[in-house]
Amino acid sequence: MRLISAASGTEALEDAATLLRQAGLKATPQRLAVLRELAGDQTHPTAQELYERLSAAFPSLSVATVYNTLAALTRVRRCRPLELGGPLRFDPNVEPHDHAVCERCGSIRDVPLASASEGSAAMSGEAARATGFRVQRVERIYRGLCAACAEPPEIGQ
Amino acid sequence: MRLISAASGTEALEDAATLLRQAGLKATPQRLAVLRELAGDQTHPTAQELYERLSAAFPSLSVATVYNTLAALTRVRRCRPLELGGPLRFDPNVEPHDHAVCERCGSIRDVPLASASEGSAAMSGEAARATGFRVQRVERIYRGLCAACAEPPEIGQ
DNA sequence: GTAAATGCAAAGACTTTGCACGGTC
DNA sequence: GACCGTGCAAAGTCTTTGCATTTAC
Repeated sequence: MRLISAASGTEALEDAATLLRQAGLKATPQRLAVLRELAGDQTHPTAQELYERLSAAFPSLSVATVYNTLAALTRVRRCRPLELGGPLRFDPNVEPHDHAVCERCGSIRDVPLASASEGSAAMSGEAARATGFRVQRVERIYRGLCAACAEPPEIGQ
Repeated sequence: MRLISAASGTEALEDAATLLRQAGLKATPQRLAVLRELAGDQTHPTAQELYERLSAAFPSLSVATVYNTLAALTRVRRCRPLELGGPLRFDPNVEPHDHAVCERCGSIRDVPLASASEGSAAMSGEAARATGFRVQRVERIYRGLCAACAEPPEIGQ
């Protein structure tokens, strides 16, 4: 099991700079900031959210740069865009996993794959044969209520 | 098995009008047109696409009305919005099923559920227990290449 | 020094909103 | 006739683009 995205602190920043350079990207302060802000973030922030969080520390930072940076990080597999409706969100976890989206509060949680069979799940043999579709990956979105929103389990109905 | 969305012709239009009224919606020509255009459409069109297709027959039709109509149809379960990235798409098939999205051409195909177990698939017991998430439904998106785009199987690498 | 990245502002795509008019029931 | 729906245009959100300036290497 790798712990890359859980790293933090000065050492992680050094790593980040190195990682960017190894990927052929220049290690600019803006990129390091976005990378640092995104790494370990469990909330799957939007570009706008990242921009707002970083504006304080980088008054000159522009939204365009955040978008550019996220696109670059996506290209080199340091994050992954999530299209769940509404604005694009970014997930620092690039390992295969699914997502649970709360219908009420909109929060998004990573959901580990349950088993090898689920992880590799292509569409049913029949469907694949009928359509000729070549599946490269499956995206699973669980829609429902998060623990907090499902809360009142005894009172009221 | 129901064949509602496959119906077409004059009789279907009568049905459509009745369906709208039964749902508490007024059967306006615009709504009937959108409903007719969407029913049986396998391409999961966007609001813009429907608008363009219908503009010829309804020069006075406005985009806002298409959006309004699709929202109304969604409310009464006559279609279902798909958020797969990019503009919202609409699926006249409201029965549970999955989608295959071609990475190259963007085409979207309905994919029948493979089995009862897959259809009801909640997240793994462990994950559910750990997160307390209450799954209401699962959305599966197969990403890959459609038959046409996967085509050249022998020539060129 | 060179190529790449930034910041700004403008444009673009998509969707929603407000309001006067018109059509359905 | 009452009310819902339509059409228009404007506004709003999200994202991309072009270009001059700055920065990393």
